[in-house]
Amino acid sequence: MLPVEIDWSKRFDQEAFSKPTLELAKDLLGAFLVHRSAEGLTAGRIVEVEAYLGPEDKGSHSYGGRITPRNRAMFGPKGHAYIYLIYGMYWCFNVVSGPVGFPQAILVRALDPVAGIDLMHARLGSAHQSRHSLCRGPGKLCKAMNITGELYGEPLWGERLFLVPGSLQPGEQMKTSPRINIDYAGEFASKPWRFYIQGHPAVSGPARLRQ
DNA sequence: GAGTTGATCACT
DNA sequence: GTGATCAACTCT
Repeated sequence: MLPVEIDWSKRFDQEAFSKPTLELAKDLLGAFLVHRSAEGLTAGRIVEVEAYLGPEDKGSHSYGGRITPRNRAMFGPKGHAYIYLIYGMYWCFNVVSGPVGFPQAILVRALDPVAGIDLMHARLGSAHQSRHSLCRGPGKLCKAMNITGELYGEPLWGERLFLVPGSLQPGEQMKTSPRINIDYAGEFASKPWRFYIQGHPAVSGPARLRQ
């Protein structure tokens, strides 16, 4: 059913998160995010991410270099989970990047579900969601994967939450665009720091932002 | 275009 | 400490 096999033995170790953030973001495209929860295992192939580049970036929660209870994970070591609640309802999952004290992160915006699909359906509460819509959008993928604040700061090379390398398949192409929903970020709103697999049915946003 | 609520910030 | 404003979203 899947176009690729996941080699579970080759997960990202902490060293694999050492690249510059924009490079790491491209590495994450095509990789697999896996969560082993008490209810069961869910996993998805990453098809859309956004990079947030630290104190200079007006779109970033670390803008201005302020450390708060919410964003402190961004200032910590690379390869940990930065998870926050948005609009009082939705969790969003990020991979912390950059050295300690350089608060950068990569928001995972969409996955192509590859394991635990029945569990995802159950968590979303509707039997009528198509597979590609289950993890389309940062809030939905956290709900489908049961990623919450409970995993805040979790290292991403452990047993609960981890990443497995994966690359683009023949015929797939990476595209960039401005990031979504950061209109307040001034000149940074137009930086091309969103990366996605062109035309993939699990990518979020309006049609023009998926092609 | 509206809903919905924790986090943040500008004030005491 | 208190109240006002905001928000890296989702569904209609």
